[in-house]
Amino acid sequence: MVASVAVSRGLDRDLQRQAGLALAEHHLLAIINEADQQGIRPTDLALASTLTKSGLTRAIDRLEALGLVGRRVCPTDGRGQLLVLTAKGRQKLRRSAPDFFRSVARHFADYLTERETEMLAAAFGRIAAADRP
Amino acid sequence: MVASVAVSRGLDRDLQRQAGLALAEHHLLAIINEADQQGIRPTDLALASTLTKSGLTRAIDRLEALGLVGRRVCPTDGRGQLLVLTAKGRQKLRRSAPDFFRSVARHFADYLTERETEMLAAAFGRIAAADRP
DNA sequence: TTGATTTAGTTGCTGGTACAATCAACTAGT
DNA sequence: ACTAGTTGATTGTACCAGCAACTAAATCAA
Repeated sequence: MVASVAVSRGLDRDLQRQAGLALAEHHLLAIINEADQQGIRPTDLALASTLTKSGLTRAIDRLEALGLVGRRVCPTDGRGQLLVLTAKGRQKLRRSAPDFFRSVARHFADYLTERETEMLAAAFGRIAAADRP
Repeated sequence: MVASVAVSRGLDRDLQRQAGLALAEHHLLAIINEADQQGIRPTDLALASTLTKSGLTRAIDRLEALGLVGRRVCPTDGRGQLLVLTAKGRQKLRRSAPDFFRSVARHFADYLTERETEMLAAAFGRIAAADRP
């Protein structure tokens, strides 16, 4: 707990300073970016991220106000939406990537051997896949 | 990030239901309990926990209001305090332990092999020891 | 078709946390 | 002993997140 909170806070502070984004917000951009070209549904994004649907709504409101994310109506479901990155959002992500990778290295990855990194990825991947409400 | 948030939330919900405490609060009780008999200084507790000094002040206020923690004046430093568990606090911790261990197993430990558990403890211990502001 | 149920997303509210400023007490240098 | 600077803890403020209740759209049954 102590380690994971320390890492989160370290990344959050660096990111806030370097890109003006919270870690959770940057994470949302990254997930949307890796999703299908046509966009991702909010419910799916909530599941893939660390936020609930409620928290996601406000976070997307903020990112939309910043011009980084767009909401499109979903063609196959009138209730739904498709979230996409704007050009500005993609640029923001691309520009912040080098600093972010350095930050991850400094706060986290540099402390791990290659063997540990692999094991951790496997173990935490298992947990993330299983333990969701 | 996703895994660690999922685990924290799982523990938090279980603990809230079973003991009426937040995970961070339970964690504070545990740290105080393991500290020196005479008590622990708030600044040290903040460092050993996941809270800042500011957050700690309010958390201790709550735990004190619940009668689980006591504040003693520090004999060697008039500014300082010594935080101790009350009898009720020790009882609360003892009573909630079995449920809490089950919860940790269910949300976290059961997903790990013994080898992974050891590696993780070593790696995260290293991070927690190093990456503190 | 129509009524009942489920699902997608939003909103009112509350509570917890951090940051920065503040107050009080300790320490050091003259 | 007195002042300057530091450190321990608290408080004002703002923000973010979750829960539960809500609206609207889709799905299902008869």
